[in-house]
Amino acid sequence: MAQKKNVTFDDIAKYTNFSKTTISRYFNNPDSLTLENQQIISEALVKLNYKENKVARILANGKTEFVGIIIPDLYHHFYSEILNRILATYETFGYKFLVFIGNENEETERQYIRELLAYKIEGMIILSHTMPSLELAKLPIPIVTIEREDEYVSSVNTDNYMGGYQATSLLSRHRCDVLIHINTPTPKEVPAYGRIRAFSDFCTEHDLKHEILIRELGISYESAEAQISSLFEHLETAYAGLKKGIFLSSDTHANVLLNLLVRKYGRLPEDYLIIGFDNSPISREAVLPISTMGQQVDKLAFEAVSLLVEQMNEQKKRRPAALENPVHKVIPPVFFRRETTEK
Amino acid sequence: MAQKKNVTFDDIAKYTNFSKTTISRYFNNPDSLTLENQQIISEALVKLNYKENKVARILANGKTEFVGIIIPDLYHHFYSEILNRILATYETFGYKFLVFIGNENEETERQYIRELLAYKIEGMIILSHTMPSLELAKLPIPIVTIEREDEYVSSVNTDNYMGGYQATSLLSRHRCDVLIHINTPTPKEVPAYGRIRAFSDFCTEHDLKHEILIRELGISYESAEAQISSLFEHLETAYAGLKKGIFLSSDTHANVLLNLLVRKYGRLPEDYLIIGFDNSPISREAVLPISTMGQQVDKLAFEAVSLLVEQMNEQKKRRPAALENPVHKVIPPVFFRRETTEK
DNA sequence: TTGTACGCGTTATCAC
DNA sequence: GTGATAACGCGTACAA
Repeated sequence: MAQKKNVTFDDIAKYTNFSKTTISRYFNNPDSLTLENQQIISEALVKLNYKENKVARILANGKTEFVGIIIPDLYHHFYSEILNRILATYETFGYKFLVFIGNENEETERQYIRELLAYKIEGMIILSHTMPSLELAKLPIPIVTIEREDEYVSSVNTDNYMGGYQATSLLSRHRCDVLIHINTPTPKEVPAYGRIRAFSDFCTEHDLKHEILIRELGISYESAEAQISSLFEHLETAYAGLKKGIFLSSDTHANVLLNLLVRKYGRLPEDYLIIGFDNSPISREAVLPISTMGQQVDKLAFEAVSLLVEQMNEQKKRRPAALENPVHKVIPPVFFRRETTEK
Repeated sequence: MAQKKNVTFDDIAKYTNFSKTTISRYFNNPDSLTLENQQIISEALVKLNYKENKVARILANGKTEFVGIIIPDLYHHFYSEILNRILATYETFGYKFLVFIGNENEETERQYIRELLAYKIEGMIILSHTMPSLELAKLPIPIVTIEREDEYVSSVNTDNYMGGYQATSLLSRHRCDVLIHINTPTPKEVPAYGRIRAFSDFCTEHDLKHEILIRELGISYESAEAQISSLFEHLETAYAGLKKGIFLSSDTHANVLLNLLVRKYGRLPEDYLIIGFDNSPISREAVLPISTMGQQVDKLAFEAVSLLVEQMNEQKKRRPAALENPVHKVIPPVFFRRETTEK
């Protein structure tokens, strides 16, 4: 490759006896040429086998149509699905995505951002939790975050509070004697904290017997199993004979509990109801399909890109609206009734 | 943003009374400047708050450090993990990745490739199965594929044959009375077909009673469950009383079968041994940890990028080696012995 | 409707 | 060790 130099507007211009400008217009404003001249150029393009060079175009007009993404990892299904959906918006908006895996190190992520800015990205979507939104807000391009601390930047989040409230309410309607919430330590600024608040609020408001169990559940199945196993023993002894409604922070953790139960009893006992969160694949693949409060990942992703595109367009105007206040969009969760709540 | 124009080499040159050239050299060949002049420029950079512009650099020297990726989806854990690992090689090689989700449509993927080439990517990694390798081979940049048809392009694949052979061999050593392989229709050109060939070869060579069950298992849990459920009934009747060693095409499918068994019997019966493929999370999260032939996804990804980098470097030389023959790297699988083969 | 001339920000090629 | 100048390929006033 790269042996022969690439065909440029100049070559086409010489070949067709037009000027570079006319060739450029053929691409950007074809109606300003006569139909026959469009024909001539069109034929010359195939004849010479012209390939566009967007790098030159960017340098000339500044529009890269690049969006940067920093995402913590792709092991959690939530992240990989949301990335999938974000990338798929190419069909709608035409933006290309430069993706970095955040690695929990602030200085490294700053480096990623510098690199992204050097490539003249027009906006960024951040899912990584590493950098405070206050710092992100100072960047010279629009930022949209998804499901992370977002005080100073625009964001799209699931309505975690509503999700937690509905899940708890549903367990309560099933006349459980005690309601349990199992979660991993969660900072108050993170949207997912709403699940804990909602559980607590609902139980307090309705004067229900309940317990909130916060443990460091780790990221591996094994560490979660170790922790939840001990919580399970606690439940078995403390609430023996009572009907237990258990709302867990994720489907992964709900599945761990379900497995412990099925291994012990060969089935899910009558006195256990389980609700997970996320509607991730494991909730359907589990030994019994797990009822779950699903995040609408497709909408989260689409709204995030959509919001970002709006703000990027604003930047392209003559006099961009000054640092407008952050916009926070909220997407309602959707409940999936499955076998772990049907008794 | 973009209110104030960006600081350029020109600005720095004027400020420091050097020429643009010297500023450029400061970045690309600092040793050619005196230490004190490096100091002066260095200070000017922070003073003026210079931000590099890689787009201009690309236009001038042609090196984008971009690699294109076309991947079928991120719902299958294999793909999301491999993408994760590929993106993570940024730390090693410095290449940035432009990612497209292939959507099974040849013309659309061709469009993606045109777009990628317009951005002057230096190479591509293809996981999507849509375009024949013959066509890929004609592109003007190096290509590396992963786990797909690869006759005419370089590739990195798992040693599927070895994986299938070892899995079958292991089941045979457990003295199963009959060996079963369950798979979805797989074209012979795809590396994963080696699993079927290996199963068949091993059974034939060792004169073992066996059956290969190929069904369209679909992509949803529900469709797989429907198919495997009927296969399960077949196994229960056709091989009642016999010890069955079952090797499935993926952990997802192995999990479906395991669930059917546990739901029916409350546990995994003695006369069933199960081995999956991939070592995906479900193999650990299942109600019983599933024995599986794991792909070394980290190595697949690293070797793919590594191979691509080699070939891209070759292209940058004065006289690039002509269309060298495709290189096919093979990564051995690793067996994970878990509870579904331990009786 | 079409053309001229210059700008975008960096690197490469010579000189000195 | 440093500088002047010409690329790189396209967009865009401004003119015609």
